Amino acid sequence: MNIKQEDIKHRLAEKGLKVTPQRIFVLDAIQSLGNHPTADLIISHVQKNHPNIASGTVYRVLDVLVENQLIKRVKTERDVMRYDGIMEPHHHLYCAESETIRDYRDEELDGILAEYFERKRIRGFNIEEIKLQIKGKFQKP
Amino acid sequence: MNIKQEDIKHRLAEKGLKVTPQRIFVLDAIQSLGNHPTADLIISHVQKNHPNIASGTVYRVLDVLVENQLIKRVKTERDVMRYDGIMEPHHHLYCAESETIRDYRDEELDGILAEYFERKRIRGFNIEEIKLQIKGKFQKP
DNA sequence: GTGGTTGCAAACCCTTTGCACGGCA
DNA sequence: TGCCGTGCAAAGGGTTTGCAACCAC
Repeated sequence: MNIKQEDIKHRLAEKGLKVTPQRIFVLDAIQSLGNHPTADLIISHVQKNHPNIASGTVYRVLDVLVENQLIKRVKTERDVMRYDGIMEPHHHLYCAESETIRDYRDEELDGILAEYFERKRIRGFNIEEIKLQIKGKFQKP
Repeated sequence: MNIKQEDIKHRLAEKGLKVTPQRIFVLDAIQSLGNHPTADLIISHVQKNHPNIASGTVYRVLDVLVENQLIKRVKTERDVMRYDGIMEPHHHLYCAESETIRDYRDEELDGILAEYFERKRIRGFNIEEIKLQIKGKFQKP
């Protein structure tokens, strides 16, 4: 019926994970909330419609999802843990003042980086992922 | 007498900070420890020679030093806070397996990035610092 | 002198965990 | 039936904080 939920179920099953309501609701919350929500936000959002889901469970679900690469953990310098539902490689703009994270994507940049690291290998280190953290300030409107 | 300590005192004074023994010892510890020490490590190192310095004080000193840009905070996905005494721009190799951070510096890379962001400005965002987090694995020897 | 710093210890808060129960294979 | 997943509540552990004493300037 609900296309979004069917998709989530599919993604869980694909990883060989048991499809439980709790996992569905957490993944759904991360997608709905967007913008790198904290565990706290996710918990409130989930509990709004399902008050009987324990916060400990949400934390455990988040761990499972990260381990299975369905979401990512994001941490900034002065912040609690946040979660990111977007698995395609992308970079982050981070504004310390407002504690905000915004995504930044640009294929040209990724190309430039790939070319650079193709050329300059780092001895003794196998690169798996390259992320830019661009610190700065969002201009006030 | 001690050149290193004189230098530290100078750097504190330069920022208009009061030069207290606690601040000197903490800065000294970060430099001696290198390798992005945790607060815990810094506390032990400081307390080894000065057992009467409270851990709460170390945390407060670390905050002051970060605010005044004498050190940086570093956080990884699954880790406690770490501190970095190197203020020149540099990037980080991060190995999740061993929870290790190693510095990576290359002027050519910085040049490439500067050129790219010179060309592509990000609307509504003023860039202050660009950091690469290169995730991967250190090869076993 | 005096306002910023420190020591101490308690509080905080996010996160993890032990345990018994529940549900799906 | 067996086992993973969950709810609950308590513990954990890194970090922060209130307050009185202290000290750098």
